[in-house]
Amino acid sequence: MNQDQSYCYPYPHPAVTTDVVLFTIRDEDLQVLLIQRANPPFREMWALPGGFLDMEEDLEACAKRELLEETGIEGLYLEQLYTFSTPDRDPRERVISVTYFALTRSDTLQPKAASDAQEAAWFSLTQLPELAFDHAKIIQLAKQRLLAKLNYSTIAFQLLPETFTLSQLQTVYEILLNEKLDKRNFRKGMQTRQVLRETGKLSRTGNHRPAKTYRVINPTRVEIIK
Amino acid sequence: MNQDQSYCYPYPHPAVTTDVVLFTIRDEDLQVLLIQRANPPFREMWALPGGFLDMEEDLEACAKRELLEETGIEGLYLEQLYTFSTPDRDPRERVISVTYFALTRSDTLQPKAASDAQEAAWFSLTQLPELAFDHAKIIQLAKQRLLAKLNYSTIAFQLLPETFTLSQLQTVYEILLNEKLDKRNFRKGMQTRQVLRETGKLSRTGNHRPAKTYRVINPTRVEIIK
DNA sequence: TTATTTCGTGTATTTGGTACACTAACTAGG
DNA sequence: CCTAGTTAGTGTACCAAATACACGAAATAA
Repeated sequence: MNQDQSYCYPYPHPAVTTDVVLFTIRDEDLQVLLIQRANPPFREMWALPGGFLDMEEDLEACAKRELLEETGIEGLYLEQLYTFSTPDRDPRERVISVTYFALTRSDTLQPKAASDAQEAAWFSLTQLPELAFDHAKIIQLAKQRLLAKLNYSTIAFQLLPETFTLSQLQTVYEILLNEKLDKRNFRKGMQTRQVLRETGKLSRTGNHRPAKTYRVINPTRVEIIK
Repeated sequence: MNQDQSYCYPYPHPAVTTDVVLFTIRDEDLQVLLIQRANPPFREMWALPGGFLDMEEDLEACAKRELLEETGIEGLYLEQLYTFSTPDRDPRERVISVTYFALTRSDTLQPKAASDAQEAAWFSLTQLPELAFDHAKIIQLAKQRLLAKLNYSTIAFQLLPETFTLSQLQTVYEILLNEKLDKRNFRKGMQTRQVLRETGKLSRTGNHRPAKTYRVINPTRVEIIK
């Protein structure tokens, strides 16, 4: 077969990539980070950030590295989502994609294009452009997983800064669930879960009563509640 | 590099395998199917059934094929679990393992060794032998996932024959949860879920009152309840 | 007919979720 | 400094779901 290439195996091997669905909340909307492809296939089309696995790194490291390379973003919540393997999902060769979903607070980051991304930008989930490969399907699955975890984990806190008000937190839930929630019930529910601690400081914004601010008791871990 | 091998790529590619954690309930115990490896590495050691991905099949087809080849088992519930990628998890070369977990009723099958398995056998989760690769970790994760799904899906029904009594069903739950359940509450809960239908037939075994038998309303799908 | 075994059922209590409206605290503007 | 405007913060009544708990019914075997 192809004897002038460099890495040879007795049996055929697929290529392995990671793709990352990074969510944030911006402009009162759930948004996802996309990059515009600088190279074929699907050149100039929008796609999830991601890339080929290096031989020395594991998949999670690969996902983090690609996010950093293509967008400059790091230090976020990352969780393996699903592995996609339809034989013809990449026109170049057989590619297995191990997908991750990630969350970040919207305030800290400014995506910037780099490496093989021409451009990186946030898109509202309701206004996605046409996407390369099977990436539209991957985003749908990621959203489904995020929503499924909302009510029995502390995952939503990953979308907020370190300290926040209960109203901000409620807004996050309302955006994700796409429905209004009752203020008293929401607050009572949060009390029951015992995952928040008052900071003692107040948030003074606008011409109205200031709000107490809170932080998550265990900020590093996304806990499964109940 | 290695020019006398057949499949060559401009960049290094990992090998991709599937491994399957197949659970059943036998002897009042949660058991897992293992095969004894016929070839190195870890020759003669027990391991999960699985093997390398073919280029024309997707991962789920691979998992099914390997189960069939190595154990003769088919037609069961199968769900993707997690993808393992520690760089040195296989001493031969870089191997990515996409793992699945599967459930089957204990009555229909007799595992038999075949292809590169010397032998296939059921092991109680509490008495596992030393396992090849990182397979012990994979089994632990599969069990965790199974337990997490117990209370909000119909997954447990996959461990019973087509028709069964409520006592049999309760026993399955008790084995999985490792605790006694209250009979009346268990039955009331099943009624609320509306996933069972009476067959109209009775199960007559032993010197005692016969039990009504039931079947799942939607036998093909594992439904998420609530 | 009696002993033994498993099957099948109801009620009272607790707990978690939902529906619902007003006062408190601040700012801006007159 | 008073008023209007805005968001923060709180309690109670009701309903649904989960829990604790005990005994008669239906079969077989001796």
